[in-house]
Amino acid sequence: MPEEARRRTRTNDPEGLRQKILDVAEAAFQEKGYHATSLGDLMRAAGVTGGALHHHFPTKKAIGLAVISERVAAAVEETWIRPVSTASSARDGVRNVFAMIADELDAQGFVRGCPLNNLAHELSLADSDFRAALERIFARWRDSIADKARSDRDGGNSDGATDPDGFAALTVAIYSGAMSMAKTAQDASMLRVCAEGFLEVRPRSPT
Amino acid sequence: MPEEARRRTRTNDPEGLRQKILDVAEAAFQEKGYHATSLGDLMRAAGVTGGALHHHFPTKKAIGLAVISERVAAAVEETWIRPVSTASSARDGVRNVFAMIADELDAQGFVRGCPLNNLAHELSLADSDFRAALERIFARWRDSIADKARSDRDGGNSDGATDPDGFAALTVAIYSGAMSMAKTAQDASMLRVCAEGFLEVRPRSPT
DNA sequence: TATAAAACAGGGTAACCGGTTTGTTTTGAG
DNA sequence: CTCAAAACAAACCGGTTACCCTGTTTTATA
Repeated sequence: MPEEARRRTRTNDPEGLRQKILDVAEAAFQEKGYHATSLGDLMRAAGVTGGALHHHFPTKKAIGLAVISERVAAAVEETWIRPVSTASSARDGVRNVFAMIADELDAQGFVRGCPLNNLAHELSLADSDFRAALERIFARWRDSIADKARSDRDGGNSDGATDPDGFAALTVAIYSGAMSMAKTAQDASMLRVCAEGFLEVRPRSPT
Repeated sequence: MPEEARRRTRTNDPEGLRQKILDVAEAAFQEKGYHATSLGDLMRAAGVTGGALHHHFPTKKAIGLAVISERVAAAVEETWIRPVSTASSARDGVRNVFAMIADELDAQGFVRGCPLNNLAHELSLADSDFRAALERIFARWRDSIADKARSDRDGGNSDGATDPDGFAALTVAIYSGAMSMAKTAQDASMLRVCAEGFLEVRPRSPT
C-alpha cells in the first residue's frame, strides 16, 4: 500500500549502502565511542532504516568488527605504514608522519585521537574478538616500522636505530601516548614535544 | 512494616558507604569503562539501593568525577609521583616504576590498562568537565617528573635528561602508549621493550 | 517473462537505562 | 527525651536500547 509520495523508483545498491553505514559508523565511533553510539544514531546519520541496517549487519558488534578490520586498518595503512615505508629512512618517515599529523590537528582545531587507540581502550577488554582484531593492527603497524628500520640498517644507513623492533615499539608507544595526552588537552603540542625528544640527534659526545 | 528477616541493626556509615560506592565504581570503570557500567551494576556490586546511591551522588556523572579526582589521581600519585620523586634520579625512578608495573602485570596475568588513560580516551571528548579533571592529572604527572629531572640536573647528576620537560612528556607518553599496547595484546612485554629502548644508555661513541 | 533470492522498509518489543520520588529508619544536638 | 535532619530503602518513571519480524520492492537468473 504505497503512501502518497512514495518513492517511485528505489535503487538497490547494497555495497554502497554498506559502505555508507561504515562511513557513519567510523565517524561516530571516533567522535563518541562505540558504546555511546546507538544504532538509532547510525540509522539517522546514514538515512537508513532498521531493516536495511540489520540486513547488512546482524548485530552492533558486526558493525564494530567491520569498522575495525576495514576502516581502522586502512587508516593506519594510509597515515603510517605507507608514508614510513616510502620514506628515505625509518627515522625520517616517523618524523614526517608526526609533523604531518600535528599540522593537521592544528589546522582543524581539535583532537579526536587515534582511531585505533580509541577503540582499543574501549573494546579490547570487553570482547576478545574486538581485542584480536585490534591487536592484529597494532602488530602490523609495529612490524612495518621495524622492517623499514631493518632495511635501513642492512643498507648501511647509520641514521637507523640500533634495535629495529625496539625502535618500532617505541614509535607506536610514543605516538599513542602523545596522542592520548593531546586528546585530553585538546592541544597537539604534546605530539611535537614527544617527537622532538624521541628523534633528537643523539649527543655526539658530552662536552 | 518490617519484613520478616529485617536487619536488626542498621549502621549509618555515610562516609564508609560513599567510599564503598567509589570502590566498586573505580573497579567497574577500570574493567568495563564508564558508559558500559550501569548504576544497576554499581548498586549490585556495592550492595546499595538506588536511593542510597542517589543520596551520595545525584548523577552518574558525579560518581565519575569523584572517581577521577579522588581515586585516579591518588593512584597516579602512589604508583608514579611518589616513587619517582623519592628515587635516586628521575631516570632511575622511571626505570623502577616501569619494572614494578610490568612485574605486577605478569604476576596477575592480565592487563586492565592505565586507569587514567582508559577514562581519558572514553570521556575527554564527551564532556569537558571530565576532560578538565583528567588533564589536571596528566599535567601534575608530567610536572612531577620534570621537577625531579630538573633537580637532578641542578644537582649535577649527569644521569639526567637534557630537557626535563621533554623527558617528562616522553616518559608519560611511552608509558601510556606501551600500556595501551599491553592491554590490547594482554601481554606486559611491550612495557619492558619500551622502557629498555627509552632508558638504554646513550651510545658513548659509535664504534 | 517467470521466479527465486536478495535488498530494503518500518513497526514492534522486552529489557534496561539513568534518574526520581516517596516513605522509613537512624543519628545526634538541645 | 525530643525531634529535625541525615541516611537509607524500594518502588517507580519515561525514554532508549539492541534486536526482531513481517511484508514489500528490486534484481538476477532462467
